[in-house]
Amino acid sequence: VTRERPVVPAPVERSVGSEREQSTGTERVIPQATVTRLATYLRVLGILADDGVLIVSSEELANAAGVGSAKLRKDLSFLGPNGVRGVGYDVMRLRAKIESALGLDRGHKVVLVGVGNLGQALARYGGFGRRGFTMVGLFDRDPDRIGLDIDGLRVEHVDTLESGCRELEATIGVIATPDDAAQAVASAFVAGGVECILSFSPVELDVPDRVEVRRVDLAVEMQVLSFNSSRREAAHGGPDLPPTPRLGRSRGPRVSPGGMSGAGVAAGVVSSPGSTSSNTRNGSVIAP
Amino acid sequence: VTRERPVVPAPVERSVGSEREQSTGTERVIPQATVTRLATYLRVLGILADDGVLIVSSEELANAAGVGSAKLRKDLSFLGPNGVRGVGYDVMRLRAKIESALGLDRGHKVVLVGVGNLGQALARYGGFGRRGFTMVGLFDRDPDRIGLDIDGLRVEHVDTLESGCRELEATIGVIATPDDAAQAVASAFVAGGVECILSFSPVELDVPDRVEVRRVDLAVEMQVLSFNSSRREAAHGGPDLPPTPRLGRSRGPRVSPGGMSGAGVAAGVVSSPGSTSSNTRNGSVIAP
DNA sequence: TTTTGTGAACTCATTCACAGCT
DNA sequence: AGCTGTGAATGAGTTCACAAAA
Repeated sequence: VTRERPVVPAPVERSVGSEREQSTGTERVIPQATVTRLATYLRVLGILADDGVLIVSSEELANAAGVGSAKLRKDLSFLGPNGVRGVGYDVMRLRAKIESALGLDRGHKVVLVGVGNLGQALARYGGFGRRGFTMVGLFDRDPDRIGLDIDGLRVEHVDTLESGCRELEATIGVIATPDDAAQAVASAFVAGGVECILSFSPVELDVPDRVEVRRVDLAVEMQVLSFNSSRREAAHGGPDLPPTPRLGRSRGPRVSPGGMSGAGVAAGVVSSPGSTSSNTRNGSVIAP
Repeated sequence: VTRERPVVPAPVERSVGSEREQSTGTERVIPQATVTRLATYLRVLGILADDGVLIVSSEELANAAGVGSAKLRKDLSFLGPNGVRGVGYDVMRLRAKIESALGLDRGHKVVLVGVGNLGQALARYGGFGRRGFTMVGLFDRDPDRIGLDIDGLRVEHVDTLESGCRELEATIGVIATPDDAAQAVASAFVAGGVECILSFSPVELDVPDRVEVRRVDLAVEMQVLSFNSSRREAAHGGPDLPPTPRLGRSRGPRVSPGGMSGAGVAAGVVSSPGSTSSNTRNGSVIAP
């Protein structure tokens, strides 16, 4: 891990195919699974940067993110050439590139509906600002909550949601309401021009095809956990599981020596030691 | 959708292969992706049962859950024979079978650490009880919160976490603390015998391989959303995307004709219309 | 020599289409 | 007639192993 020595040769951006591709920052197609992990890499890179780390190898970065180094390199390769062979990746440059690929440089504006416990937790969550998101509006149905001030934002009535979204130019809507309100809120979002929705309600939302919904369902998470625990237990007296001497996953040196400051934001990586072979990592969250 | 007529012939449980397999309820291997969706089916079945629905076809159930009917049937097939050909699935029976396969019938005991906004939202979340989980312990570091009573549980000091886990026989631990406490809490869980951890902190936890960690990271969710929104936008004026006449994904008839009262459940379907091919469904929730 | 970037092999997951039961 | 269960085909995602670059 190299530190505090300024400049590094930039990777040669010799474009590969036809030249019309440079119009958008994003060149190749980038699989969904990769996108999810890019967000994780970004978080780790942030920590490294805070620590003053300038260069990092795929092995180090991969360990810190909890994935294999080959997978990491493959993931990054979708963004074009990033590193310098024999050296590693420039932390700052890589960070910027991922942010750009993820579209985080366009300052997304977020509107949240439902200011209960969960909603407040989200509203106060500091991680947003640092990640290119700005919370611009809070809404609720309960009269007792209207007018509340949370981190400098006033809670508005949900009846004004549609017009509010339009005026605020929101690009992302978050649903943290009780289940029975979720569909109505989603519809209002759509009517207000929001095309990306993050929902914490388990109900399946009915929206036009152009709108993307990501669902985060706590019960599902717990149930998956439950299943894996059952299976592991069933397997432990089982037939032929290998001696399982596989050493702990922290093979390389632990990354951040001092710091580990900053806020979090991470992905849905998981490791279930499957009954048989290696650990199955499972990207993503909230899905149908 | 058949209602209110009691009995239905039970599917013939003619076991297929060798007979030693009936020891555990779970016969085949069940892919991760399927496990995640089983949890979703379970939720929908619960709603149907509440409505008094007795029999449901794969097509109906699939629409209500937002997946294709073929996928649903394949998923269920991993649990053995469930339905009756020419008829459909017995709602109660199927529900019981999924619960058993997921290990929800063993009454998991959940311990939660970090009683801030998020933690309280989780602690009060009613969904747990109905799903075979019981919240048995709450812990925090902040002296002001120790002794608080939340839904009949007293908040204890986190120093007593390890022994608490052991006494309470917790099987699932939830981390809803600030990031800097996450690793210590995870270690205490492990020391206390907990082998399944659900973490809302983005930090990569260092735990033994036998322990399963699922992480739910808000920022990652938002970033994925951001990416997809960017790409969709980039594609709409794009070079040579095919005429995209591909018909909407709801090929079958819309679900709820008359009934389907009670709670929501809609057929929406998540997914982003990828620039190129089909819709990428992405399992899980608050997930990875 | 070190470390990236990537084709090629492989494993996991989804979709198709139809045989098999009721 | 109708609907489930599943092999076989396709596609997505991961791992391997090595050539190319610094």
